[in-house]
Amino acid sequence: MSGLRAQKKADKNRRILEAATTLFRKVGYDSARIEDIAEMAGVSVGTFYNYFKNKGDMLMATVSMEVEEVLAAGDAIIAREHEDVATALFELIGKYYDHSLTYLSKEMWRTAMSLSIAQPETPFSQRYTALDHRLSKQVCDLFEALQSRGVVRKDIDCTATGELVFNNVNMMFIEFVKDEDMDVDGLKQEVERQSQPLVWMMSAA
Amino acid sequence: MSGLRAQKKADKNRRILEAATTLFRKVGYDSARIEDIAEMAGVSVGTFYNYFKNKGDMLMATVSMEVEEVLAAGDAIIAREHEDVATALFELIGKYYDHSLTYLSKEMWRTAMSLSIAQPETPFSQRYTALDHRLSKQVCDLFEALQSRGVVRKDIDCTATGELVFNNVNMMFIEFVKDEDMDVDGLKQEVERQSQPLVWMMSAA
DNA sequence: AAAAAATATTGAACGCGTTCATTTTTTGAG
DNA sequence: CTCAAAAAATGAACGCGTTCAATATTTTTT
Repeated sequence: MSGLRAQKKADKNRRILEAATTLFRKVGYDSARIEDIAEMAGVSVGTFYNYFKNKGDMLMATVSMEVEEVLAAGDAIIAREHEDVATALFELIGKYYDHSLTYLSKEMWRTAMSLSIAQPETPFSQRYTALDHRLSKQVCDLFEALQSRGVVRKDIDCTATGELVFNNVNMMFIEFVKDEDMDVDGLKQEVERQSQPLVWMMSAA
Repeated sequence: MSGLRAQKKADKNRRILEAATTLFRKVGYDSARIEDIAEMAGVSVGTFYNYFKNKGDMLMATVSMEVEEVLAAGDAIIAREHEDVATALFELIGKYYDHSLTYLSKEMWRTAMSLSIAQPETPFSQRYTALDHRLSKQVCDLFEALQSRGVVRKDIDCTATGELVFNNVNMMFIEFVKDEDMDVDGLKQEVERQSQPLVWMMSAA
């Protein structure tokens, strides 16, 4: 039985992750102490650190799952045909926002963003940034798809415009998670208002 | 001599602030320990906390100074006449970026941003957010000034467009401070490229 | 000027994330 | 089965931001 060690390891990994996400959601990221997570997972504090580099690493697993799912959903949206730019873009953005609180709370998002800014050289930050870039690219891809179907004007720089729009989407998402009183609908409304002039201008005549 | 206490207080305030900014610049924000700051200022750790709510509070004084100055410079730019949208906008944005590292290092910016996201309910975050909004408003103001002078098309929503552009400016600034290798010129180039299509479209015929 | 009240200073102690020397468990060779 | 080497688990200890009860200083009262 040489797989004993590997099996135990996988089991503990799962138990720790489970305990962490449970506690993060129940008492919040900050109040969930490593000691508590370790205890709930039935291991010692030291063992926790054998399995995860640090507390923030636990978040990245969740962030990653969240963004991967939304990227897949986004690809499906891009593949479909769309009447106009507004419909297509706001469906994509709406999907991003609607999905955002599935696995993560606002507090967890804040922590993840905060960490990715504070320590840019860590693997955490680099993974976070890479996900951001893939989302940004997806908006560019949408514009390009629309352009090739004649929905977007031919003389538009889809990359420049896509990045501009996504950076606004992202910045507004930061405002959203900073404000416990703001709901997803309010967020969508704001972003639609801000993007409207650009969308109108880039639409084919 | 009833002003003795007040004078001592002002003196200590100054000494602590001086020690903190000196150390932040010399060894970085994270490595500057409260104990060191207190020692350099000739007070105890406890006294430090009598004068400042926490370590982050020391940063806000600097961030505030930085942004206030750049806002004033921005107003001066808006007051002047401009040939076209691109010149005006990129002069304003250029000013923001050029000024940004005068008092703060990239690391200090990262810490400030990180704090403002992580703990949105604190005075720190609220002051930071308020400064951001004033900057955003300034870009809107520039567009409105240009519009009233016939440089920007009459049918443009200056608020929506200004917010969109500023959020891109801000998000790119985050990327800038996250990347120690990126210089101000590179940052400006990127933002100009991203903003170009929008600027072109909003320009009066 | 002495006592009382108000205010400021202090540093030891606390909380929590993280590390690391030590101990325990698992593995595979003889 | 035995045992030495490898891998994993452990929890006490550390670093640093922050707090707070005790102490010291300044101001006000009488």
